[in-house]
Amino acid sequence: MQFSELGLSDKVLAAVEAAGYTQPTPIQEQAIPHALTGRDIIGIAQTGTGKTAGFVLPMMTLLEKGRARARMPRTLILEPTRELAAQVEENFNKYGINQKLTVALLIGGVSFDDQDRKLDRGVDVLIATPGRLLDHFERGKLLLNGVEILVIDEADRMLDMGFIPDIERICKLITKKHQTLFFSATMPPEIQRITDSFLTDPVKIEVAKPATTAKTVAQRLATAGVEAHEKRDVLRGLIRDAEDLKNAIVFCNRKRDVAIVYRSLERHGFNVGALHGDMDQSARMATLAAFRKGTLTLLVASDVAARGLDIPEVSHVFNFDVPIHAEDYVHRIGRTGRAGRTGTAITIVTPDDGKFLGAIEKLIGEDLEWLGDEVTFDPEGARKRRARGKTGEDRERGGSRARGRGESRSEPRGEDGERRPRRAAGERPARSADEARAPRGAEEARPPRAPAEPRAPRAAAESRPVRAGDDVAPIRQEEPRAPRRDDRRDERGPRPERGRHHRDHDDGPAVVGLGDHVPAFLLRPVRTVKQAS
DNA sequence: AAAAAAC
Repeated sequence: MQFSELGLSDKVLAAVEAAGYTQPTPIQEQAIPHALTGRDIIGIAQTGTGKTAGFVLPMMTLLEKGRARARMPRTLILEPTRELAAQVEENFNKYGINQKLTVALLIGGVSFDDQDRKLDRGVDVLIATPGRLLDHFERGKLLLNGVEILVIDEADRMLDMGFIPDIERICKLITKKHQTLFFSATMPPEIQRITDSFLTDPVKIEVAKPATTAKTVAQRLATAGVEAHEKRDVLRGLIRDAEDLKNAIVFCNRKRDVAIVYRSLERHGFNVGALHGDMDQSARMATLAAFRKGTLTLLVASDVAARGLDIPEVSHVFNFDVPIHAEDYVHRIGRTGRAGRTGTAITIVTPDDGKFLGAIEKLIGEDLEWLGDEVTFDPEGARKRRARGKTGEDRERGGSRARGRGESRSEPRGEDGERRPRRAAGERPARSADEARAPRGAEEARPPRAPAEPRAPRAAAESRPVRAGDDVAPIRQEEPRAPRRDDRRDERGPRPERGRHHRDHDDGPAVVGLGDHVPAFLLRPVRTVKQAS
């Protein structure tokens, strides 16, 4: 089967050819003809199956007829994360070279102005994360009743992230008869319910998982002690010893550990960036762009980067932590070994991780091979450490506080700093002592940093100064902000329907009586009888 | 044992 047989327009076909593709993937082959006839589609497909082009290409063909009106987007694509939304936008740029479609990206963490301006001019394609989309809607900047095609991508992930009420609300806002293209890797009952109520006579398309990871990714386990510094030590060894390391993603379970591991690698002279959801959006984008481009060799990331991100040619994945949910393991190692290339995934395992490793091996249906000695699992010790609520990192920090500077004292100039490690792929020569002492002008010019995690202030917020030739924004946490009502959402259960009666935005006359000061007790969540008992 | 997403 060739792309030319699917019914795409000449302009779209030319762009596909220019991008170097001739053969559609199975999901593209099945979805595109149905999408072009205007039918609703349920696509059951993982990322990495070519799903994005499966909806982007027919949408572009269909959009050739007609024109966008101000504030009334013609199509809407919903994505669970900002990075995925940006990635879809790139697809429209790549395949839209022969068209003049207007595309707008509505995601959080960036200014409203540009987004507002684009909406006012009229957009053919709106790509959004649910929160920012609804925000624009509530501010009256956006009308959804002109939407001709709605795409809901990664629906099961949206479910995991608690977006389903938002999705339902958005679906209800689109009053005009429209086509819906719905994608999900799995179909749990909650997702089935959505498709039952919002799709009309859908075609169901299911494609096999992309080639089993075992075929293209060599998976190994490495032993480490429970203490965080031991794990960092093992990680450095793995990176140095890695064969053919072009670039690598290092996954951590927690954002604070992303920051800590990033700093540790940075101090040891590696060319490294970090990515997690508490970083400001420009840093997230710049880091990802640099990693894609190859300017950054190592990327330390939370699971924000585990699913869906298309970064070709990642040669290695290191799991600094064993993922708590076995499916996340599959997503993480799926970042390497893509497009028929080979990859290596190495997971650092401590005596505490027996349960989680067992779940992973059960899920993938094989026992993973150890590099060197197997770890001796210690379920009892793991239970105790958990009960005490202390991780290795906490204890280490408690002890090092006397030294004043956390890990900075022990790591680069400790015993292992004396024997300068040989350089490996992804490693830069360490800065000279003079450089290290040099005044950090660029850093001082930055606004004060606010750590997201109060117990790890240095590790979360610090970064190296920006140097000439850098095109990576420094890692910086978002500015502190006053607590919002929605921050307590999890304690209260589902958030209330956002309607005109909620004064989320100051768009009416000010309330007279309380003045500016709202007493703290009014902001506390309402305690119901059930919660109190 | 987590992460993600709106000012």
